[in-house]
This record gives sequence, C-alpha cells and structure tokens, in this order.
Amino acid sequence: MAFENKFVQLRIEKAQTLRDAGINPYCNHSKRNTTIKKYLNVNSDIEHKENKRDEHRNYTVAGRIKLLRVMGKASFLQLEDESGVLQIYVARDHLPEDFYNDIFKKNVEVGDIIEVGGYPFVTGQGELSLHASEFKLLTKSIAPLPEKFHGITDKETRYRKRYLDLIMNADVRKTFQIRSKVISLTRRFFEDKGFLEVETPMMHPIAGGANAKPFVTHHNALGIDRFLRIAPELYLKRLIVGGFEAVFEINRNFRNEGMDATHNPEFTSIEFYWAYKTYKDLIEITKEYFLYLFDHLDLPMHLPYGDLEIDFNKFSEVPLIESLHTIGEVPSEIVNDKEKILEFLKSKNISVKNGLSLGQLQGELFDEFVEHKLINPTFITEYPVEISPLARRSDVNPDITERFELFIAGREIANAFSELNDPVDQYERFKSQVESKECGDDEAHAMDEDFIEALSYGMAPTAGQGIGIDRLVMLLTNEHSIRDVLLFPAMKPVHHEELNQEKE
RNA sequence: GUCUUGUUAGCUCAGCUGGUAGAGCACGUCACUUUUAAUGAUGUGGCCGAUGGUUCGAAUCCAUCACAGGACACCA
Repeated sequence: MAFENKFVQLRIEKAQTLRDAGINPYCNHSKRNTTIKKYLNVNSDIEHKENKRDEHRNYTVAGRIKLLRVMGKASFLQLEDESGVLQIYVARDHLPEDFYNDIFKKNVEVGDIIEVGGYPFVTGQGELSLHASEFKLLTKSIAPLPEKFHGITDKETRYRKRYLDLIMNADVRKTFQIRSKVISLTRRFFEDKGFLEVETPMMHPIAGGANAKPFVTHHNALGIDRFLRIAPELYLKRLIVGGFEAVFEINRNFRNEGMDATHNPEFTSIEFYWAYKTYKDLIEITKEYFLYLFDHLDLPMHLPYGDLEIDFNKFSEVPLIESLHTIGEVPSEIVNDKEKILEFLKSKNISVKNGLSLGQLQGELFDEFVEHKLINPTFITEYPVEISPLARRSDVNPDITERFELFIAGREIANAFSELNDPVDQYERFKSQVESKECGDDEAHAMDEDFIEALSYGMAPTAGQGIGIDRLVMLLTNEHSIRDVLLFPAMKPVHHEELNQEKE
C-alpha cells in the first residue's frame, strides 16, 4: 500500500497543516527570476561591499532543500537547483510574523521545493548567501530523502530509482549532461559535413544489418510478426541507392542477448553512409570526429580511463593479420593455416566451435590475443571476408575486405567498411549466412531479397560506419558500466507476478 | 547461461562460534540569530529479501527461490 510508511504519513500531515493555514503545498506559481549559478556569478562582488551585503539587490531563486540547520530564531538551508547550490539565511525577524515559528520551523524540511526572495550577503564564514525576505513553499516532498552525507550508494536503487540518484548525486547529472552533449555534437559534426539526418524503421520484417538475435513483436492488424531492429544498416544503404549521398541516423538498436557491464538490450548508435568514399576516408573522418569531440567537451588528449591513460594523439592502423603477430604474439607462420591455428588454440586451452573457416579462426585469434591489448585508439583493418558479410572485398586480395574496427581501451568503439555494392556477391554472402543459420548459428544474417533488389539498381561506391554511442560516452566520462551512462538501464522486475505474467 | 558475493529502520552500516535487534543520519519534542554533515538534551521507529528445514530456540546454520553487484561465456 502506498504512503503507509510512518515518515511519509508524518509529512502528509504537515502538508494538511499547511493547507489548513491557507498555504497550498503544491503551489503552481513561481516567480523565480534567476538560477543559482547566475546568482552566484552576478553577486561575486558582494564580499568587497560595505558590510558584505547589498540590500538594494533582490533576487528570487527556487530549488530543493538539501540541508537544513535550524538555530533558534535563525536558520541556514542549502538550496539546490540544476545549476548549483546556494546557502539561504532565514531569520525570524525578516519574515511575516509567526511564519518562521509556525510554518517554516514546523512544516518545511529537507526535500521540499521552495522559492526564496531576498538580497545577497556574505556570511562570517565567507560564503556568499541569500538573506531571505520572502519564502514560499512550491512543492511538499512527502518521501524522506536518503541520508545527507552518504547519499544513495546502493546500485540497484540508483538504477531502479534514477530520480533519487539524480537528486542525491550531482556527478551523475554531470555524466548525463556530457552524454547529451556528445549526441548533440555528433549530430552537428555530421550535419556540418553535409550529412542528412534520417529516420528508418525500428520494426523490421527481416532483422538484418548485424549478427544478433532480435526481439520479436506482433502487428495485430496485419497478423504478422515484426523484429525490433538490430541495426539500421540495410535501410540506410537503400537510401544511398535512392540518391542520397551522405546520410546518418542516431537511434536505438535492440538485441535479444545477455546483459552485462557493456551490454544493454537497447542501445544507441550512430550509423552514417557516405557515397563516393572508401573506408580510408572513414579513418580520416573518425580522427577528425574525435578531435572535434575532445575540443568541444574540453577533454585532455591524454584521457584517464580507470587505471589506464589513453593517448588520443596516437591513432594507429594495423591490418588484422599483422596484429595477430605484432600485438597478439601469435607465431606468424600459423595465422594462415586452419590446422595450425586449431592446434595453437588447443595448446592454449581455448575451445572453439567445430567447422570454423580460416577467416573465422583468425577472428577468434584476434578476440583472444589482441583485442584487450588495444588501449590507445587503433584501427584494425582488412578483416577476413567470412566475418564481414556486408563489406566490400579488397581489389587486391579477395579473401579480405576493405573494413576496419576502431578499438580503444580494449573495446570496440566503431565498425566501418567500404560497402559491398555488387548485388550478386551480396546474394552469395547472404546465402552462405543462411547456411550457417541452418547449421545452428542463430545470429547469422537472413536473406533479404528486397535489399538485393535495391542493390541491383546500383548503389554508388559507398563507405559506412557505426559507432556505439553508449560505449563512447563510457569512455569519455570514465564510467565502467553501461548502466551508468543510461538513464534507465534495463532491470528485471522485482515482483514475480510481473515475471510470470507471460507464462499462460 | 555458469561461478561468486550480497539483501537488517526512509538512507549508510554493525550484529563473532544460534539465546529473541543496535549505531549514525533523518523524523518528533526542548534549547539555541552567522551555521557549513551545525551543536546539546530526549524520544519514536524493524515480519532481519521470500519460502521451507534443523533446533527447546534462527537475522545468525542448511536448502530452494527472487533481485542485485562482480567475474566468466555470447555479443556492440
């Protein structure tokens, strides 16, 4: 039952006491005329004034009471709005008769949202404050806030009740402000380059564009299942066929897979496609993009991340096969021989699925021995064709593709390639994916004949790239769980009724 | 999915080899007109995550379940 907690009951009673005294505890009119940050800036000269005050100035601020110190006939409170924290001085003799004793002291408490008018002054302890001459309750908070010193630290509560986390932890608000900036800067960067922002379907008849398990939903009117998209790729390429030459989409993808520190069932990516360009051009624009972000976010080029320090002046490029030896210390004589790779993996006690192709085994070696060592930004290039079903083959070596993935701090941040635009080749690759699917690989691509038909009309040579925004934000904010950069991360329901409701 | 560690007051946490629940903050009452997690006095507050079991007796031991954190596996 709601409101049964005794502390909540007490606060509801206070709200009623206020109503009885003619004060609306959920008042709808605020006369706020400045933010706390502006107030502190504008009045920074007060400490040099006579008596360290200026009674001719008057400001009205509003916010939530975070701390309250009642000292008899006067009180101090710490008021917080989105912009900052301000100390308010409330004295009995500067407010209407009896208001201080009967209303303020008895019915106003930590958590309430109030509005205060008054003049600026500096206290004996040297803190620029506001001397209250008007005081108005805007919103009565009936739930007690977490402890004032330790705040709220329990991760489960922080994720489930993000509003509490945001109230109590200013640095969490900061993380999400940076996230917002990253997205808006990304949008501006690509718009300034002449890219067109587009929106493509979230509900797909065929889940394509990535190797992943989709969520399934049902369209009642048509009586058919739809898949929540796992990637926007195939639709964005259709737009290139249609004649757009540079498009991007920043939006959610959905993958029906496990959840952990770097995976949430819904996540945000940007994908962009650029006609008449190659993956080499994408390497250049990616470097430029990072510089742009660092510049506008005012981040150091030597970025700390946990125990690591990442040097963003040092982007490097290494072909995948070469990286196996030079970075992964895999003997170079085995990397082009299936049997020798299998032997090597076995000697290292690493088991892999049966029937993997050479390219897939090379991918396994990379994941096992190289990926986690890539701390400074590294473009790994020239991926085997077997693990790149949508990428264009190299003109000089048909076994590899014109592709790169960007790794930073041991994690994949971006995936890019010159797009495969030969419809017959694409058809063959889909067919081989379908065969893998039939052999039990439930993450292999399905055949998308409509996409093949689109390619048949001719897609200009194009380069395309996807960047995981959540992981990028983790990197830039020094967060180590994706849940800390998602306002409302996916959580299991707490009550079993919710879990079992789908059983019938 | 596997392993592992948690779950005690609104919040942060104690509670040993089983004997019937503790602190700080918050809240109530009193004092206090320049405090900074204000201070001093005093009081209220708990189905010890859920269900079973062992026992004369369980917050404590055992089992199952739920949720969460971490690690591994899969993936972005």
